[in-house]
Amino acid sequence: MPFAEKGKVVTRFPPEPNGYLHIGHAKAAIIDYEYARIYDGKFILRFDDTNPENAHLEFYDAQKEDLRWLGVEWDSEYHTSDHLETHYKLAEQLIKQGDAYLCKCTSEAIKEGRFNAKTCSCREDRTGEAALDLWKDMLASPEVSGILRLHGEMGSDNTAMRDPTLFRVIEAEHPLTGDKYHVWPTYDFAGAVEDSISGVTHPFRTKEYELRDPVYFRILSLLNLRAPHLMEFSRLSIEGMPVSKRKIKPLIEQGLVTGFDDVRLPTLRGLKRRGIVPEAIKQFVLQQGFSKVESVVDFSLVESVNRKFLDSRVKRYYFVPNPVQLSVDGAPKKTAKLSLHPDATMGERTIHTGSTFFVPKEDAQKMKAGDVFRLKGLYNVRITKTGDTLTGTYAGDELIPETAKIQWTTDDHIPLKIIVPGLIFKGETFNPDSLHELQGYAEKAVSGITVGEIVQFERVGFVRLEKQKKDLVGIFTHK
RNA sequence: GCUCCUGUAGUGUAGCGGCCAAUCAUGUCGCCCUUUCGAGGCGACGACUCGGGUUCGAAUCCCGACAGGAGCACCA
Repeated sequence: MPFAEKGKVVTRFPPEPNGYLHIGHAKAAIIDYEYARIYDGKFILRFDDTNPENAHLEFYDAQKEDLRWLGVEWDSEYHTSDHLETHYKLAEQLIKQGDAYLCKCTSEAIKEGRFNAKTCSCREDRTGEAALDLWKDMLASPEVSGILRLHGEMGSDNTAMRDPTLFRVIEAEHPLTGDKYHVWPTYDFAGAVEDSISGVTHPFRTKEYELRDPVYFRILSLLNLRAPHLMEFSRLSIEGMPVSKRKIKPLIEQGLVTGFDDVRLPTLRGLKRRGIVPEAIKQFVLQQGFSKVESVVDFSLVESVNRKFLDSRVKRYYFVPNPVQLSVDGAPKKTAKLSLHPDATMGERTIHTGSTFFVPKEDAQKMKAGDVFRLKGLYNVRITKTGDTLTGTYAGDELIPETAKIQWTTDDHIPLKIIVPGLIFKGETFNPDSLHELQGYAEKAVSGITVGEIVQFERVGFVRLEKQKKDLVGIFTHK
């Protein structure tokens, strides 16, 4: 990283407290956090709450909770709204210097002026002393309309430089400052000023702000404030998983998803419910690196990283999807002790078996009379009759190589529903077929699993268990 | 429309003038291992968008085309 000195790097993650964090935020937060760590520096969490219409109290804490879950730790935290008085002072300085003016035009007129690179009369009329008076009126009363604009370059090719707005009046109640303030800085002003005065050396932001870099540096230079080393990276998008509130909100309103923690969503809460562990998100993000290349990643990349974390630390159980009954003639009564993990020592569970079993339909359909298979971890069975139910005979305990080993349950089982999430979007439209269900029987021991735990159902996949109403249900993580 | 950014295997990345007939991961296929269709091991497959230029030498620098993304908010 350029200009980075060990011990002197300061980064920051500046979310707006207007919703739950998603994988895109995670990318930013992890990069900020990791760079601070690599360089032995500091990492600041800053809430960019400069629009009281967007900021909501619940999200300050929700976002912190999500960050902690991710394993991101910050050295200090504050709100941009804490510093409004400072922002006002700096604004006044700009006005006095003649570098900002008060514009009274309508937003349509401003838009048009900007599009056509035409200045408005406010630029001459309401600058210097005249602007200062108006600015003070504005601060004093929300009745006074107008915005503070930077004296930029209306002829610039870069439209962001065509006198960007620095402050505007928003009367809404702010979750932290209430009705104390009604003049709020825009992102351009607040972001630049905060990065500088809070000592940030390396602020990262996503590529869509690139055109605003000159605005950022212009503001700081006019204010004679230190300019940090701004850097940009591309947004992270996952195929079929929208990240924007613009797309998710309608789904919630129409009841197409259960909420921001819907298991099909790439919100941190959705991913958590689905059984994606924070370490996997972190490794996935780091693997992506932070280039400026636009990329649309397939969710399977997340899954494969996650699988490796889960495999070594998750217990194994049997779940029989679409169960078919199997009666075994001459079945010996057994007390099977089955290991909870093939190589780690996680203990075992005990199952008493009689002559009735259940096996997956998918396997049952492939069986013919005379076939021999193994009830995994138990003994062999020779099929004698197929049909709606299976009949077989006990065929010995010895392990026969090359025979199918099939998971099973006895009649002492619990019914379990597993929800299988799919891609919630196909191209630009909602995929109504994005949620499937798998019904089956789980071995009895599953009822004793802690809610929220992730297990592997052998030959089925990884599943996170949760309580919905009174029922235990599984969420399919991945194979 | 104008402006800016980006363009390496199916996907994501490393490389940023010679060490690159291009790294790693994922994927697919094959073999080994394993009482899971998981994990692990080994191997194979597969890419520098195109056209000019600079240079003894270009994936790497320059120009152009094309493609993708972004901005043109009193939202961040």
